[in-house]
Amino acid sequence: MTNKELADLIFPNITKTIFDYEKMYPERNLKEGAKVVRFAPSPTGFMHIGNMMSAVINYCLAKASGGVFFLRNEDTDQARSVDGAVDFIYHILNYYQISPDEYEKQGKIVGNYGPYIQSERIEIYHTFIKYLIEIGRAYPCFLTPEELEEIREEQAKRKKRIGIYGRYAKYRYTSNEELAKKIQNGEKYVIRFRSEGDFNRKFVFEDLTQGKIEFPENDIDVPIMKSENLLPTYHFAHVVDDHLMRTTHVVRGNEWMSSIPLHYELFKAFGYKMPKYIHTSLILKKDEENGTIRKISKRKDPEALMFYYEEKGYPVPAVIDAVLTIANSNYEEWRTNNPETPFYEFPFSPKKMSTSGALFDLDKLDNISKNYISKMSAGDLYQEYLNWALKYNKDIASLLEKYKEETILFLNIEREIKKPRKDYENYSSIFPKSWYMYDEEWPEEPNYELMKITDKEEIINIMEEYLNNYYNSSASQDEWFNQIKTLAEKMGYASDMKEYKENPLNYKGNVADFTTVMRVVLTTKNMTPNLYDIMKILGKDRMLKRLEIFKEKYLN
RNA sequence: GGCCAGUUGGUGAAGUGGCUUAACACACUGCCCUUUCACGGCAGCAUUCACGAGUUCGAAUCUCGUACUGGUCACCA
Repeated sequence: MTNKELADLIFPNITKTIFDYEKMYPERNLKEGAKVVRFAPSPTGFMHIGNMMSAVINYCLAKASGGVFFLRNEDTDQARSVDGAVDFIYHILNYYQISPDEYEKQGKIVGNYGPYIQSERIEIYHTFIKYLIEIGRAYPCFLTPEELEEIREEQAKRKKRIGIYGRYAKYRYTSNEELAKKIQNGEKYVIRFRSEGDFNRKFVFEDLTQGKIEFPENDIDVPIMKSENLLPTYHFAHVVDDHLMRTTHVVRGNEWMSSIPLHYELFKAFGYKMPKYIHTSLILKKDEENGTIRKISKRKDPEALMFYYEEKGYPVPAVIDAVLTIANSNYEEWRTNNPETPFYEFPFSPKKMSTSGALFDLDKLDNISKNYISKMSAGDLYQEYLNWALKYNKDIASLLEKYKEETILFLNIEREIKKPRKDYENYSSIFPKSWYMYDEEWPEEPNYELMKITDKEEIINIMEEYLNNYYNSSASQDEWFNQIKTLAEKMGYASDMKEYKENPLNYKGNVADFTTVMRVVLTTKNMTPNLYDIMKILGKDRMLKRLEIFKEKYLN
């Protein structure tokens, strides 16, 4: 029985050849140096920060070179697929504006190299597997899970390499007749690649990030088609898809590095040129419990999943900047020199990628984000803040809508100047620092963060005196502060800090203690933006009301 | 256990044989400025690049060995 006959027996309905597909998906007509890249997640989990990094790098590579960025859905593991994972990928790509040029969504294919969903490419894979069987580079294998387990145990016990190779690859030596008979008997099988490699021979592979690496050749007869759903394994699909889709650069996690010998041989078996590879470092995390460094975990680290950043309300460009800062060591410098340039114009260099894993630093993200938010106009910030609240906190959203003008005034304090305040790292952190501006948010019994002056009678005295006899809503900031200093002096508080420092015992306190009292009565907090502006927004009546609240708490 | 890679401060890192008594950014600490906070300014934070040996006039940078860390060894991607 010939290989051809065996191949026909296994794939009777496959009539096309690999050469037909070669013609269907010709070389892309792109300008010199244009990169064809892909984001190829598998919907077995929700998109995480590592996926994000890969997507962003791909996008940069494609945009900067005038190439193509396509999305391929690697859904060959249908048992583990998670509901909503695909939708979430589209949501995130859209949210961060890293949309693919080619993709397939709800039955609609955009691009000439689809389908872009692997489960819809089964005929293509079968054609390529059939070809491999015909040329003697693949065969059906009937090893049962129990037999495989036995082999593994034996290999472990004898300290041999694990895997189906050499004499362990039982069915590579079985005659086609016998194989055919088993198939006709309905026995379950997978299709294995017939390796011709020699583990003792080495070859050199060049990764764009890591440089030249020497590997032993692959000699393992790896499964290329599964028995249950007849779908290809990742390795096989990678070779077929990235060849047919004419991918020039594969960006993938470092965990794939060790599959290179296999991929190398698979491409060689078809006579195809391998794409270039950029193996990205893993994103790590310091474990809070035992202090060890480990791979970031979707289960233990909320920030691993892309939900996190959206829920917290980190601005889109801040997250992208943070990701690129980890991905490429010279990104930060570039960003400093090109503050307004879109991220995808960054000339990403695989060589500048770290080869060891990096800890994802939320402090760094916060810093990038604070800077970013500080540069937004009050109006823009209000809009983003509202958009976030509409989705994640309806109560805040309705407050923001009701008090739009006032909120913008508040957000504008010490903003839209050369050195703006940097106190919000994300939209969810605004409300805890501004709730006191909304009358209805005041609790029955406020928790006043009093500092040096704690005598309630004295505090009430200061407030009444100030509000009734000094406050003037049309005063400039200087006039305002002079009035406060005058009153402070009159009540026994030093208005001049230097003088106070020299003779502290001559005074009850200083003007800073004095203003802190006002700040706390009006906002409950001892840390707020500029008090002058806050008073202006509140106005005299509301300030008097807040004094009443204070009195109520302490005088009854 | 096999194969592959990595190891520069709390974090991300620059650095590819002399310009390094190791950039920059974040974090942290102190001081100054100051109505609080923030901003800003100044200063501090690795006498040393996992360890050992070698090459060299000279090594974080090259070689070898050791240790440790990570990845991988599925009909998962």
